[in-house]
Amino acid sequence: MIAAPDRTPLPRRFFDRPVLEVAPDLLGRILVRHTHTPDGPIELRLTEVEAYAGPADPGSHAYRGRTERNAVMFGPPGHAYVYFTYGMWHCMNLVCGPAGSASGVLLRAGEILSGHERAHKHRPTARNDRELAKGPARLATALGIDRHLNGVDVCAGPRSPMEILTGAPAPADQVLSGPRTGVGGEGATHPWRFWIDGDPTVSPYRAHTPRRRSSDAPSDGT
DNA sequence: GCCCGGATAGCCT
DNA sequence: GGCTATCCGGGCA
Repeated sequence: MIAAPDRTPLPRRFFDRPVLEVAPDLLGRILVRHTHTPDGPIELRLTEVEAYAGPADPGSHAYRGRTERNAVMFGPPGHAYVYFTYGMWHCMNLVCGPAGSASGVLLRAGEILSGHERAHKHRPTARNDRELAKGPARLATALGIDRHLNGVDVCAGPRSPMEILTGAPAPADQVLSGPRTGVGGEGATHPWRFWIDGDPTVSPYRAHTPRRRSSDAPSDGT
Protein backbone atom coordinates (compact mmCIF):
# COMPACT_ATOMS: atom_id res chain seq x y z
CA MET A 1 0.00 0.00 0.00
CA ILE A 2 1.39 3.34 -1.08
CA ALA A 3 1.08 6.38 1.15
CA ALA A 4 -0.72 9.35 -0.40
CA PRO A 5 1.63 12.12 -1.48
CA ASP A 6 2.12 14.90 1.05
CA ARG A 7 0.35 18.05 -0.14
CA THR A 8 2.14 20.41 2.22
CA PRO A 9 3.79 23.29 0.29
CA LEU A 10 7.58 23.27 0.32
CA PRO A 11 8.82 26.20 2.44
CA ARG A 12 11.20 28.77 1.04
CA ARG A 13 14.06 27.38 3.15
CA PHE A 14 13.88 24.21 1.03
CA PHE A 15 15.23 26.24 -1.88
CA ASP A 16 17.69 28.27 0.21
CA ARG A 17 20.37 25.56 0.08
CA PRO A 18 23.20 24.69 -2.30
CA VAL A 19 21.74 23.88 -5.71
CA LEU A 20 23.38 20.43 -5.80
CA GLU A 21 21.44 19.54 -2.64
CA VAL A 22 18.15 20.94 -3.88
CA ALA A 23 18.21 19.44 -7.39
CA PRO A 24 18.05 15.71 -6.49
CA ASP A 25 15.72 16.52 -3.59
CA LEU A 26 13.18 17.96 -6.06
CA LEU A 27 12.59 14.55 -7.68
CA GLY A 28 9.17 13.22 -6.69
CA ARG A 29 7.90 16.66 -5.66
CA ILE A 30 4.69 18.03 -7.15
CA LEU A 31 4.50 21.14 -9.30
CA VAL A 32 0.99 22.57 -9.27
CA ARG A 33 -0.07 24.87 -12.09
CA HIS A 34 -3.02 26.77 -10.68
CA THR A 35 -5.14 28.06 -13.52
CA HIS A 36 -7.89 29.31 -11.21
CA THR A 37 -10.58 27.99 -13.50
CA PRO A 38 -13.40 25.55 -12.65
CA ASP A 39 -11.29 22.73 -14.17
CA GLY A 40 -8.87 22.86 -11.27
CA PRO A 41 -5.06 22.76 -11.48
CA ILE A 42 -2.70 20.74 -13.67
CA GLU A 43 -0.33 18.76 -11.44
CA LEU A 44 3.01 17.17 -12.29
CA ARG A 45 5.42 14.90 -10.42
CA LEU A 46 9.05 15.85 -11.15
CA THR A 47 11.16 13.01 -12.59
CA GLU A 48 14.16 14.76 -14.15
CA VAL A 49 16.04 18.00 -13.32
CA GLU A 50 19.35 19.74 -14.03
CA ALA A 51 21.44 21.97 -11.74
CA TYR A 52 22.96 25.26 -12.91
CA ALA A 53 25.52 26.60 -10.49
CA GLY A 54 25.64 30.35 -10.92
CA PRO A 55 28.01 32.83 -12.60
CA ALA A 56 30.99 30.44 -12.37
CA ASP A 57 29.16 27.74 -14.35
CA PRO A 58 29.83 28.05 -18.11
CA GLY A 59 26.59 26.19 -18.85
CA SER A 60 24.47 28.67 -16.92
CA HIS A 61 22.56 31.67 -18.22
CA ALA A 62 24.14 33.49 -15.27
CA TYR A 63 27.61 33.01 -16.79
CA ARG A 64 28.98 36.48 -17.64
CA GLY A 65 26.79 38.10 -15.02
CA ARG A 66 23.37 39.60 -14.63
CA THR A 67 21.33 40.84 -17.58
CA GLU A 68 17.73 41.86 -17.98
CA ARG A 69 16.86 38.34 -19.16
CA ASN A 70 18.41 36.38 -16.27
CA ALA A 71 17.69 38.92 -13.50
CA VAL A 72 15.30 36.58 -11.67
CA MET A 73 18.11 34.05 -11.15
CA PHE A 74 20.01 36.67 -9.17
CA GLY A 75 17.03 37.22 -6.87
CA PRO A 76 15.75 35.29 -3.84
CA PRO A 77 15.18 31.50 -3.85
CA GLY A 78 11.81 29.88 -4.49
CA HIS A 79 11.02 31.88 -7.61
CA ALA A 80 10.51 30.70 -11.20
CA TYR A 81 12.96 31.73 -13.89
CA VAL A 82 11.14 31.17 -17.19
CA TYR A 83 12.96 31.89 -20.44
CA PHE A 84 12.24 31.67 -24.15
CA THR A 85 14.63 29.63 -26.30
CA TYR A 86 15.19 28.41 -29.86
CA GLY A 87 12.67 30.95 -31.06
CA MET A 88 9.81 28.66 -30.08
CA TRP A 89 9.94 27.20 -26.61
CA HIS A 90 9.85 28.08 -22.94
CA CYS A 91 11.78 26.40 -20.13
CA MET A 92 11.40 26.79 -16.38
CA ASN A 93 13.94 26.87 -13.56
CA LEU A 94 13.56 27.17 -9.81
CA VAL A 95 15.96 29.66 -8.23
CA CYS A 96 18.04 28.16 -5.40
CA GLY A 97 20.50 29.32 -2.77
CA PRO A 98 20.67 32.73 -1.13
CA ALA A 99 19.81 35.81 -3.20
CA GLY A 100 22.69 36.71 -5.48
CA SER A 101 24.04 33.17 -5.87
CA ALA A 102 22.21 32.99 -9.23
CA SER A 103 21.88 29.22 -9.21
CA GLY A 104 18.85 27.27 -10.28
CA VAL A 105 17.33 23.95 -11.28
CA LEU A 106 15.96 23.36 -14.78
CA LEU A 107 12.79 21.25 -14.71
CA ARG A 108 13.42 18.72 -17.50
CA ALA A 109 10.60 16.17 -17.25
CA GLY A 110 7.72 14.94 -15.16
CA GLU A 111 4.62 12.80 -14.91
CA ILE A 112 1.27 14.55 -15.27
CA LEU A 113 -0.88 13.57 -12.27
CA SER A 114 -4.03 15.54 -13.00
CA GLY A 115 -5.41 17.78 -15.72
CA HIS A 116 -4.44 15.35 -18.50
CA GLU A 117 -7.13 16.61 -20.84
CA ARG A 118 -5.91 20.21 -20.76
CA ALA A 119 -2.27 19.12 -20.94
CA HIS A 120 -3.03 17.23 -24.16
CA LYS A 121 -4.82 20.33 -25.47
CA HIS A 122 -1.64 22.33 -24.86
CA ARG A 123 0.49 19.60 -26.48
CA PRO A 124 -1.55 18.07 -29.31
CA THR A 125 1.46 16.19 -30.72
CA ALA A 126 1.88 14.10 -27.56
CA ARG A 127 0.71 10.60 -28.40
CA ASN A 128 0.27 9.42 -24.82
CA ASP A 129 0.43 10.67 -21.24
CA ARG A 130 4.12 9.77 -20.85
CA GLU A 131 5.13 12.15 -23.65
CA LEU A 132 3.22 15.14 -22.27
CA ALA A 133 6.13 16.49 -20.19
CA LYS A 134 9.08 14.44 -21.48
CA GLY A 135 11.57 17.27 -22.04
CA PRO A 136 11.91 20.76 -20.56
CA ALA A 137 10.02 22.67 -23.27
CA ARG A 138 7.33 20.00 -23.40
CA LEU A 139 6.92 20.27 -19.63
CA ALA A 140 6.44 24.03 -19.85
CA THR A 141 4.05 23.74 -22.80
CA ALA A 142 1.92 21.01 -21.17
CA LEU A 143 1.46 23.17 -18.07
CA GLY A 144 0.80 26.39 -19.94
CA ILE A 145 3.98 28.03 -18.66
CA ASP A 146 5.40 30.97 -20.59
CA ARG A 147 7.27 34.23 -20.00
CA HIS A 148 4.28 35.73 -18.23
CA LEU A 149 5.16 33.47 -15.29
CA ASN A 150 8.80 34.60 -15.12
CA GLY A 151 9.52 35.65 -11.54
CA VAL A 152 6.51 33.91 -9.95
CA ASP A 153 7.02 33.01 -6.28
CA VAL A 154 6.32 29.27 -5.95
CA CYS A 155 6.23 29.56 -2.14
CA ALA A 156 3.37 32.06 -2.07
CA GLY A 157 0.43 29.70 -1.65
CA PRO A 158 -2.41 28.44 -3.85
CA ARG A 159 -3.49 31.84 -5.17
CA SER A 160 -0.19 32.03 -7.03
CA PRO A 161 -0.15 30.54 -10.55
CA MET A 162 2.43 27.94 -9.50
CA GLU A 163 3.25 26.08 -6.30
CA ILE A 164 5.51 23.21 -5.22
CA LEU A 165 4.17 20.55 -2.84
CA THR A 166 6.15 18.07 -0.74
CA GLY A 167 4.87 15.06 -2.69
CA ALA A 168 6.82 11.83 -2.21
CA PRO A 169 10.57 12.52 -2.53
CA ALA A 170 12.41 9.88 -4.51
CA PRO A 171 14.57 7.61 -2.30
CA ALA A 172 18.28 8.28 -2.80
CA ASP A 173 18.88 4.78 -4.20
CA GLN A 174 16.44 5.49 -7.04
CA VAL A 175 18.14 8.72 -8.09
CA LEU A 176 20.73 8.55 -10.87
CA SER A 177 22.93 11.35 -12.19
CA GLY A 178 24.84 12.09 -15.38
CA PRO A 179 26.09 14.86 -17.65
CA ARG A 180 23.76 17.69 -18.52
CA THR A 181 21.90 17.63 -21.81
CA GLY A 182 22.60 20.15 -24.56
CA VAL A 183 25.45 21.83 -22.67
CA GLY A 184 28.79 21.93 -24.46
CA GLY A 185 32.39 22.60 -23.45
CA GLU A 186 33.48 22.58 -19.81
CA GLY A 187 29.88 22.80 -18.71
CA ALA A 188 29.28 19.25 -19.93
CA THR A 189 31.72 17.56 -17.55
CA HIS A 190 29.74 17.66 -14.30
CA PRO A 191 27.09 15.01 -13.51
CA TRP A 192 24.53 17.65 -12.67
CA ARG A 193 21.52 16.05 -14.32
CA PHE A 194 19.38 13.99 -11.94
CA TRP A 195 16.54 11.62 -12.73
CA ILE A 196 14.44 8.83 -11.22
CA ASP A 197 15.82 5.46 -12.31
CA GLY A 198 13.61 3.71 -14.83
CA ASP A 199 10.87 6.34 -14.95
CA PRO A 200 9.20 6.32 -18.39
CA THR A 201 8.78 10.10 -18.46
CA VAL A 202 12.53 10.85 -18.33
CA SER A 203 13.72 12.47 -21.57
CA PRO A 204 16.29 10.62 -23.72
CA TYR A 205 19.89 11.84 -23.35
CA ARG A 206 21.14 13.98 -26.20
CA ALA A 207 24.77 15.04 -26.43
CA HIS A 208 25.49 18.66 -27.28
CA THR A 209 25.41 19.02 -31.08
CA PRO A 210 27.23 22.07 -32.45
CA ARG A 211 25.34 23.74 -35.27
CA ARG A 212 26.87 23.65 -38.71
CA ARG A 213 27.47 27.19 -39.88
CA SER A 214 25.33 28.24 -42.83
CA SER A 215 28.53 29.35 -44.63
CA ASP A 216 29.51 25.66 -44.77
CA ALA A 217 26.45 24.88 -46.86
CA PRO A 218 26.85 24.41 -50.63
CA SER A 219 26.64 27.69 -52.47
CA ASP A 220 26.13 28.83 -56.06
CA GLY A 221 29.84 29.02 -56.50
CA THR A 222 30.05 32.79 -56.33
C1' DG B 1 13.58 1.94 -33.06
C1' DC B 2 17.63 5.30 -34.91
C1' DC B 3 19.59 9.47 -37.18
C1' DC B 4 19.31 13.78 -39.35
C1' DG B 5 18.11 18.59 -40.43
C1' DG B 6 14.83 22.51 -40.31
C1' DA B 7 12.17 25.80 -37.76
C1' DT B 8 12.31 30.32 -35.45
C1' DA B 9 13.44 34.80 -32.59
C1' DG B 10 15.51 36.75 -28.65
C1' DC B 11 19.82 37.36 -26.60
C1' DC B 12 24.65 38.57 -26.38
C1' DT B 13 29.31 39.86 -28.37
C1' DG C 1 25.67 37.85 -37.01
C1' DG C 2 26.24 33.65 -34.41
C1' DC C 3 24.39 30.97 -30.95
C1' DT C 4 20.89 28.69 -28.14
C1' DA C 5 19.57 24.59 -21.02
C1' DT C 6 14.65 22.17 -28.05
C1' DC C 7 11.17 19.69 -30.60
C1' DC C 8 9.27 17.51 -34.55
C1' DG C 9 8.78 15.02 -38.84
C1' DG C 10 10.76 12.30 -42.45
C1' DG C 11 13.72 8.66 -44.01
C1' DC C 12 15.59 4.39 -43.13
C1' DA C 13 16.22 -0.13 -40.60
